Amino acid sequence: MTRIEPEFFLRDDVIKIACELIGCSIHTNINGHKVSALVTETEAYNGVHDKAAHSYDGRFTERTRTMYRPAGIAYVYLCYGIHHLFNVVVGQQGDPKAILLRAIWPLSGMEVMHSRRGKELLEHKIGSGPGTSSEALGIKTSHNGTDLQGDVIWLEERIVQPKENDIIVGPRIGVDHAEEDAELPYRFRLLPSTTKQLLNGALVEDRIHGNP
DNA sequence: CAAACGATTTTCT
DNA sequence: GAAAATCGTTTGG
Repeated sequence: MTRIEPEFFLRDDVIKIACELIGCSIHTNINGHKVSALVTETEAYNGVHDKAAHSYDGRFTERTRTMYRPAGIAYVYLCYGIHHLFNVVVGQQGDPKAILLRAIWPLSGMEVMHSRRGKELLEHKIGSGPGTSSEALGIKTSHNGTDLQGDVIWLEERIVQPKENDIIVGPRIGVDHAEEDAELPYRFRLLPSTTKQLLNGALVEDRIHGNP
């Protein structure tokens, strides 16, 4: 499979990139544990003009510093004191845009994911939210700033090709405070049934049992 | 320096 | 449906 290059993330249209990431795969190699999963849900955070973004109105703090760094690195922050939320920084350096990974579908490394999550969960429950996705992948705030061209966390090009109608577009979750921007259609997702269809037959078995 | 709070998840009623 | 868990970041005095 082909790794996604920095140019992909360097573009300005964070909304488009968030949509294009659906169907790509995310890979981690952490503490000797290799894991991979399909990206099934993302949210775009559109920089300084987006009231839902940490970087709204140019806010530059110790935490948001990462969003101003070059495209193609990880922005990981702690949410509610418990959850390590993983984002990809996109756009021109200094233009603080990011995409939140909100859900994944496991492809390989099921046992590792199960042990990290503490249970033998069904496939659609392994990474059914941004916090659980990071947990399954082993991503923590210590990975903040990680270059996605390295060998710890990376993304690869689409392994399934969703049709336009396969991707459900709607408002983002948990951003009610963002006034009019709370309703923007910046959330993209595949339903579990659609995901299963796209990953059908032998391919699924291969991936779940660890073949690249 | 104190206090409030959050791009969430799980559990309990 | 309500509430707890839990802590770094942010903001205000």
